[in-house]
Amino acid sequence: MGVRFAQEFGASLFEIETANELEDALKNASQRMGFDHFALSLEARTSDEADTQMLLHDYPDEWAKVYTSFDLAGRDPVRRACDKAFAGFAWEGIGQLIPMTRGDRQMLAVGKECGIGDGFTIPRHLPGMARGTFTFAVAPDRSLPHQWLVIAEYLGTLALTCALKISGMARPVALPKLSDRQRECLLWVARGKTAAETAIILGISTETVVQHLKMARERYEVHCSQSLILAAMFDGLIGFGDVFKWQGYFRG
Amino acid sequence: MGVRFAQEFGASLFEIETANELEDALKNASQRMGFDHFALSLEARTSDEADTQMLLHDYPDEWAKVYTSFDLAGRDPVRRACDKAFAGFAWEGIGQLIPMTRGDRQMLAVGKECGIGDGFTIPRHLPGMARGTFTFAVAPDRSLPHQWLVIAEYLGTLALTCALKISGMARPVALPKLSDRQRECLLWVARGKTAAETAIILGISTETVVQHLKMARERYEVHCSQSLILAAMFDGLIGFGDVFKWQGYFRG
DNA sequence: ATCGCCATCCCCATTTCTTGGTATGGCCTC
DNA sequence: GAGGCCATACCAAGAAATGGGGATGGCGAT
Repeated sequence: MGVRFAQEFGASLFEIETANELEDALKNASQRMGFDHFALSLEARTSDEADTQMLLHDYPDEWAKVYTSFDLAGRDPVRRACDKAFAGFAWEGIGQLIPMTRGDRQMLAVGKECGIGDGFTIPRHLPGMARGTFTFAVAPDRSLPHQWLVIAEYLGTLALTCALKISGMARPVALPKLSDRQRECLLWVARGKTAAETAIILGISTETVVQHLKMARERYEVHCSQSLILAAMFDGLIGFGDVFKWQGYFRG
Repeated sequence: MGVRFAQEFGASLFEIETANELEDALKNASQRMGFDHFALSLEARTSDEADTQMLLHDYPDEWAKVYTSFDLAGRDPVRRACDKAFAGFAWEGIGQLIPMTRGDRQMLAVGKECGIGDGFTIPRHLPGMARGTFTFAVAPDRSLPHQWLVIAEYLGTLALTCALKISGMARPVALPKLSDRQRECLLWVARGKTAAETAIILGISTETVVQHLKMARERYEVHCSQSLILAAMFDGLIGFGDVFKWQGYFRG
């Protein structure tokens, strides 16, 4: 049920360019899927002056007021569960992800009093770059539309992707600035190897490795390897996956 | 199309208890969805010293051999793109996520020669805990079954959840914790400052800065500042926003 | 066929990092 | 008050990185 809807809505998300447009689209979509509310939260670490935060939702004012004024975010069990799950989860089953304290249950109860019943939250992380959640919720007297959760998982992810793009993270892709060999040397340095070790690994002279790194630093106009690594990582030229656990790893 | 299939298959995943069972189920499911191959890769940081890795796939032997013997993991553009996307992505459009070098394109070409055409990879991260990817792939002469990608996104995520459960590493690892001062010093080093410069900025002795960094390296059990920076960034202790906003680094 | 880029190799001087120590005083907890 | 952690400061030796010179050959494009 609803794959066509997901595809159409997903395609429409690619056209969206402002937070307001996104908010309207999400409100519309969540209700068409049988949810009463949605909430999108995104914290992105950008190159701009400050980290970008985006919060779009159509929760009842009362709940939003309570949540912010009592600073509930810090003890929200839903937020805690977000660090434990790859997939979206229903709040009902949150106890399987994290231990629930009395305060946690109380908090969900307060939500119910404010018009938020059960919810389905999709957590997404990009290490070092962004963290976001998308929640679909229903009123206290209703239950989650289980037949839509598959679609919800997909659309929540796309909505976060869209939000990330809007918040300025998705720059037009920069042209590759390093040669393959330069990148290779950089990678080994990022993995903690010295130039001498890298030289042995690549079967070339230490001086050559040093030279490649020298050129790479010039390209990026930085004067130390730390900045080079971070700049290359920021540009997507290398990634955490390349650096950690490269041994025996596999595409997939 | 296929929401019922997704729900049924998803439910069956919860019964699975061994990697072999999971592999069989995934092979079956991926083919029923019109894919030729699948690959699941999961890495988790556990509390014990040995991080757990899981790799399930039905790629052609030739590709697996080439991939491991030539250590292609370090230059795989697919893996790099995984650090940039919340949602699953088709390899065809990978250039929109990261800059593609000549070597990158060549690598995809080699894949084709080994029987791997286009693919759809779903990246998932749990900061400080686990990272995984799920890939659906088709043979070179075929194209991705686009009507199934919504379902694929869902099932890939569930498969990773299942893999995480199987490998018994759902428990979190205690992240190495740095003191405030240690983190502060690390941050300035990540920003490209030397220990001496950092000392001036913080108004303390160079030796003290060196000492803080020394302790921080010990906590993370790494022996160089590059690894320290990357590890701290992977854990979310520092982020790109922390680093770049201070040096006015701007690109794109 | 000249130009630009790439990969490879070499030298040197200087700075910086890494690693091994030691030491003081403050703060908090058991 | 003893033990732990933290922040501070210092010394010394050796390894490594950085920045400045060079040089060769290959490869592709104009």
